[in-house]
Amino acid sequence: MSDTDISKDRLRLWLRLLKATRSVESALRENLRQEFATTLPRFDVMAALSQHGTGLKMSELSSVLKVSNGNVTGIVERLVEDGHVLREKVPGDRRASRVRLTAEGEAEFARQAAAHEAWINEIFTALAPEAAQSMAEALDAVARRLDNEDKAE
Amino acid sequence: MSDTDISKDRLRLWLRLLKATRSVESALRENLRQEFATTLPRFDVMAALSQHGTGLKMSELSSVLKVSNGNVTGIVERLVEDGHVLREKVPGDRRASRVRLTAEGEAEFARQAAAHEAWINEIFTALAPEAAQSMAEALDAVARRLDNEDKAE
DNA sequence: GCATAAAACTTTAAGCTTGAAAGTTTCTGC
DNA sequence: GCAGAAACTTTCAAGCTTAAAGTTTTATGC
Repeated sequence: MSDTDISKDRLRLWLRLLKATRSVESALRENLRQEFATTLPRFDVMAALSQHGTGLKMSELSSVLKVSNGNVTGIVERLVEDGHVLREKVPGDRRASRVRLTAEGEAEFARQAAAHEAWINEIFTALAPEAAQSMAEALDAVARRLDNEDKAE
Repeated sequence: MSDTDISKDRLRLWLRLLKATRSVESALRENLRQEFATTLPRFDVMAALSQHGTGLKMSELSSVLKVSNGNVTGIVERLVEDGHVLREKVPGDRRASRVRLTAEGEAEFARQAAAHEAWINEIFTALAPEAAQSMAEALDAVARRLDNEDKAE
């Protein structure tokens, strides 16, 4: 097989990967909207906070989620309005604020996370364990390559 | 392995899939911005038009790209401003319009597509052909499942 | 023919996303 | 101490995205 053929194959794989991911994301978005009147970005923020019970600074949040600072500002703002999240002052640093789930936010996220896991389980039913295994490794290799590039630059 | 373990595994796989895809997309966005002063949605529209030399109606475009009608309106609008794309009247139907690449748009897209393929080739270098093969099948299974759901609903 | 439905498309409101610029506050070197 | 750099965050402009509502044109039923 020639080099250009391999290149075309990789391109085709990427297009498939993109299509599948977008389909899944789009299904999740719709489910979150219909059943919990929320969005994927909000869910992502709450998931990150749920994994860090003591809260996260805005900068940590944007670093964990790999999105821009300004982006997090807006999403947290809306979550505060909803009462799912609160901002605390960081003692000794008046620049920073720490964000964490409210009790109500935790309860709500628990319900969302359970439903989310069930949706994923349903969508990926067709996936054989071996396929999942080799896929996970391949994906990690790709992600690692890109992460290293970021550091190098 | 218990059912809940399998469910957790699927969830983990999905999170990896999502992370890898976002990393790749983000790299592509940045490259497109830096080297061609364009965006991924614009590139996607031009790619679709490039594959359909005779042009596509707005509705066909949004169907091919799986995005909303209103979305396509805006992107095409900006591509027209850039001179990459033009709208033609469809004879016999005054509601519809057909969109296709200008000569200048074709030339520009050719350059972008070549660079795009090279970026993907670079990013997916680490992927062994067998892994790519089983991954492609798994992804198709997932996408097919979601597409069928859409039809059924 | 004519009312009504359907199709093609645009507009709108709300939210997400980014990079760049700007506002505070804290740290560092001297 | 204090000037300047660095850190933390928000604001801004531009663009992407969706669902819902609105406009115009075409098709359908009777």
